[in-house]
Amino acid sequence: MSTIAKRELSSNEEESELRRGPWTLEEDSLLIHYIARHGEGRWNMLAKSAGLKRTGKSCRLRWLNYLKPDIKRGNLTPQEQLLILELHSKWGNRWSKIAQHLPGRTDNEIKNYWRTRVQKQARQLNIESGSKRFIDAVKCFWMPRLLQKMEQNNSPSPHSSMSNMMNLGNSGEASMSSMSSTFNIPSMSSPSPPQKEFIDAANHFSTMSNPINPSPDSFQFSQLLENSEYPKSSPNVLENNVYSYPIQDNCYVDTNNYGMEGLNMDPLSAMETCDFPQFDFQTAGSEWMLDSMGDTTLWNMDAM
DNA sequence: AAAAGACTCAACCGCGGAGAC
DNA sequence: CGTCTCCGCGGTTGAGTCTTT
Repeated sequence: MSTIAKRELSSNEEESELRRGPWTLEEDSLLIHYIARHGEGRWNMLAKSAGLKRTGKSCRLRWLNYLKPDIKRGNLTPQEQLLILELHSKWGNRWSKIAQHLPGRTDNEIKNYWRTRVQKQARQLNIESGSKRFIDAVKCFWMPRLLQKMEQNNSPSPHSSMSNMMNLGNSGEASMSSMSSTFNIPSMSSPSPPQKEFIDAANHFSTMSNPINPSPDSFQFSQLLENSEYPKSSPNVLENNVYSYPIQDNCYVDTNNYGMEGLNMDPLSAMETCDFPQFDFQTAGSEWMLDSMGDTTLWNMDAM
């Protein structure tokens, strides 16, 4: 153990017996009320002052990953998944940096998503998740499939959670501009508008998915910004990160399944739209995808 | 119905950087 | 300069839950 770790451990042990493990409702309430009155930061002092028998680290983590009012819950949308794939290809495992571009999502959540979903796909395909082949696979199959899913979600449905999140206002006649996309937003906080990187990435892969003959109806995310009535106001942060924080059930579950499990890629469209020659699956062996891949798998032999 | 295995995700750990002294 | 403390990040763990057999 490092000297720093020893120092921190010993200083912590001296103070009191520190609680570990899952947080209780009382602890959550203490933390929420304290931050509502005094703001966040100075975590060690905060932990003491709030009367929590927790380390400052633990308080910070609990707040940032769970209690903070603008935390978004529910499955990642195809748009968010797309953005994660794009940003990860740029920055690698820089989770906090990636999270900065997904409002309401935490680095922990994105990290978990990557480990449990993306790396699982890589394992099933017998590809190294950081390898060029995997990146190619993501770009050729996964991203177009997500885009397709996004387009499918375009058709307005009163039961779609997508229709609950972001009202675009002018639902015009163009296929994509009629899209009614949404963001899961906790009722006590104001949402953030779509990020520019998100729109750039989506536009980029929208074009990429049909590079030869881009459709005039291709989905342009810039429309979202231009047409959106999405609130531009800030969340209910008063000042110095002090929050106006009504205590209430912090539960907002997206009933739609936006996980990859729910996606249903059309192999033909994938083949048509992929810049395929650079992608050599042969090296993985002929049985690499013959295992019984259930619904949780994005790709199959048909898609090849 | 029960056991085993797989999966999810909140929480913890170790490390390094920044700033104060 | 060196030391100390705090903070934030990425990696890892493990309890709880879900699915399969």
